Amino acid sequence: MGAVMVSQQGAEAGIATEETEVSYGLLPKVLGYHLRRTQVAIFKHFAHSVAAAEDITPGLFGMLQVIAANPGLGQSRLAEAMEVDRSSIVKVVNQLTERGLIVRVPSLSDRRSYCLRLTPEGRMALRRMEQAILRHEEEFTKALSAEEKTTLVALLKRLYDQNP
Amino acid sequence: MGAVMVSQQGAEAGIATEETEVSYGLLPKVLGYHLRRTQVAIFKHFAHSVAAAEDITPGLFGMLQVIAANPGLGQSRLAEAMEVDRSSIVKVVNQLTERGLIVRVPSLSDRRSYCLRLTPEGRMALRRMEQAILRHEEEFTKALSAEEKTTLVALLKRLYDQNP
DNA sequence: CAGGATTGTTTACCGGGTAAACAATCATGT
DNA sequence: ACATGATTGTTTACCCGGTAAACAATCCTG
Repeated sequence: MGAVMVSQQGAEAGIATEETEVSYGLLPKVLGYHLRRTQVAIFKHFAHSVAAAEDITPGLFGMLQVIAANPGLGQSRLAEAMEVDRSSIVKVVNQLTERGLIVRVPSLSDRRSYCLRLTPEGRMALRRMEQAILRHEEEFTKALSAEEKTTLVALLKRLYDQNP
Repeated sequence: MGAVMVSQQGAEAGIATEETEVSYGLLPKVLGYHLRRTQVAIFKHFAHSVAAAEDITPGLFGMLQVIAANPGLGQSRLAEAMEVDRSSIVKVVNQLTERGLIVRVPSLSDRRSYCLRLTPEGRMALRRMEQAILRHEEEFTKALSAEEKTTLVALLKRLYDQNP
């Protein structure tokens, strides 16, 4: 058993082409590798649980969340809060307004800028999304104890806080 | 101090538009949020330290790593090891061959498929990249003790192992 | 006022990923 | 022996999220 050769003379053009597991080299020693895999996994889980029901993405939810927490926020402020280019915000705000979740209120004190706010439907939708997302995370992290979750978050936070 | 209003009548079209910090709502309670921020941070750090010197991306390095660890691997096998579509592999393998790091050796036992292997230059380049990446990770995680790094990796691994 | 900064927007672009089709080749059942 | 079906690499067209550069309108400040 193990290392079952697939070609006749056992050497394809060298060594590999087995039926056995593929090796990942030093990848398992690389933190970035585990971060990426975790993020891919949580994204898929999100798509299967949250997105199927609420038609939202992690990014859009984030935007909604900070708009909700900062009523009247301007797009440039939102952009820097999200650490993204101003031009990226435009599409997002368009999507969200087209779906009736937020609204662009012209600023009274600055005729260049808009104040973003949730619509009543936006508030309702956001509440539903929050429930769905909390359930999704609960499910995704069900292998971890409460303490483990908090230490995980704490470790991550220390990493990105110390690397601005 | 604090909550310095920027507009004359203190109410833009509601409440916000302060000079104060923007709130992130429940985002800090969401694991996915911290994961994403960490990954953005490590990616930037990678770009500034590794990519500047070696002209590589995390994705390309991963490919090189598993090709090196599985000499003679076929593209389809590589695709499933990387959990990515076969068609995505083509561009990557093209880039890597154009740069002289790997080579497509026609399989002897299956005229449809190629066996991927590193060139001598590929091996040298990979060794340099490994050094650069290990330094980069060392630097990025310098705020964590050795134990904390291993528990972090262990927690992440448990998450994506339990969520296939 | 003039000059410079800021705001939202458009356009063009890039990177990485998918989905669908395709020709060449293999594998298998009858 | 041969038809059928699966597999391999590839191309093409697409989508998504993001950047960079330019732009008109507006603000701010000397």
